[in-house]
Amino acid sequence: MATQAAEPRAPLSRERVLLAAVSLADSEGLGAATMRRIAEALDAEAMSLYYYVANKDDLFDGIVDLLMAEINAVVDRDEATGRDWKQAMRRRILSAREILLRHPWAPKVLESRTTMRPAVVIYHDRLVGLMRSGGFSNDLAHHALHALGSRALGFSQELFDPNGAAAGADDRMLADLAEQVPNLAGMLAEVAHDDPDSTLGWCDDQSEFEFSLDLILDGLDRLRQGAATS
Amino acid sequence: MATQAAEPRAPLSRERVLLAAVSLADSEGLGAATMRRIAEALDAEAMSLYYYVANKDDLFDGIVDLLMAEINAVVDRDEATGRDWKQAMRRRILSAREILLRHPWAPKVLESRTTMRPAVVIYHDRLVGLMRSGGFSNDLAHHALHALGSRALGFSQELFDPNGAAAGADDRMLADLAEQVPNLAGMLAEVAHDDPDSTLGWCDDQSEFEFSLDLILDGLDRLRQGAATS
DNA sequence: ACCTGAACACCGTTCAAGT
DNA sequence: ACCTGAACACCGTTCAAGT
Repeated sequence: MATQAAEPRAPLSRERVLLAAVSLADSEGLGAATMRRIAEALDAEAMSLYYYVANKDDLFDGIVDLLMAEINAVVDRDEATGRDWKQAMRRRILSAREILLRHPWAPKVLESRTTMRPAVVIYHDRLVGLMRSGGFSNDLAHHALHALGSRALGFSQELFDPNGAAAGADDRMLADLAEQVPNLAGMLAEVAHDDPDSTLGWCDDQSEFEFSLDLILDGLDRLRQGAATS
Repeated sequence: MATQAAEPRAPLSRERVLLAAVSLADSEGLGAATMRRIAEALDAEAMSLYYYVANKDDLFDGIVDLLMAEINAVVDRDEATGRDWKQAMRRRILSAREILLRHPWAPKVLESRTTMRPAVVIYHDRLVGLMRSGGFSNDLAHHALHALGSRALGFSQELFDPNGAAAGADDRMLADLAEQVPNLAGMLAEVAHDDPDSTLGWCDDQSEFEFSLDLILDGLDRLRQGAATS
């Protein structure tokens, strides 16, 4: 009775550390995923994490691996079909996007990686395989990866957010702005951007994402056909 | 002789603070632009900066304003011409890119802004104006902004860097990777990506950027014509 | 092998105080 | 009006020490 049995706690592991970080980022944003907060969620001390991750960069690498494993699993399942390259590519990219939409921090983390994550390489390798089987030259497949950029993984950085533009602006400011940017003001008035739930935090609605993706895929298809003809 | 005249120092100002921050980011990277380091460069204390910027976010806002003012100045000069929308748009975007290439930190800072910077809005307004004068409907111009995304400002986030892939990898690792990603390995072997100076730090070479930009502009042009016909 | 306490060098930021 | 010293709450990370 003098020695009280300590609460037994599940032992740490690299996976538990990574999952705790993901969980924190999901619920409170990427900024909440600090070593100290992650450790706290695991009922441990910050220094303990360093037994499982080399440093913060390694932690984010691990998170990317987790994310990409999920995406690649979907792609592999799709692999069976893959006759029409354009439809298959579209399907894969939109599947990847669905997963990203559940993790708003994903684009920022993916972009922050300077090292080459094997799972990311594998994802793109499968895209190239799909294009090659669809009649792409290696050269065009290479151009295609560049043209898609981050869109290949299901997101695109938007610098312009008509939905968020009005946030915190009163009528006077909006009127002033309309004078200074008549083209945009007219455009937005006509387009009536009434799709309020853009889940990635940018004005990057599903339909706009698909419009842009199709524009690129169609352009690539034309180039592919042109090369085959000539 | 007892009281030694203190070295007179140029008084601070918001502009001097912003310029010092830009200078630090240019030379030592964005991470070097801390309040303490900026103040040090100005021969002042970190707390003095708060007289000219509300906080770090406000500082980055100011930097974006500086950058965009430079870009908009170029665009305004171009405004005189602007007959063929496609050529004018291409020229503007590549001009913006030239300026961004001198500031490797610019994409990250631009993406980090959540608030709407007027100068960024104005830049896009002029793009819309150009498209409208070129026969775009408001709806297509709106799609176009989404399709271009960050490319409208002259950069695109690349998640895939064939040049950097080999960094820190020995032959054994590369051989293993080639087995796991045969499509990519074959593609890269054929394309022979021997353009070593990608200035933005991604595999985002000028020619690849232009290829993607033209792919999108051509696609938009076709849609514009299609709409005009129907 | 696994975890931690104490400590270090950094952050951004506040606030009362100096000139 | 302009600038600063001292202090606070937070980082990531190291290292020697505990079990």
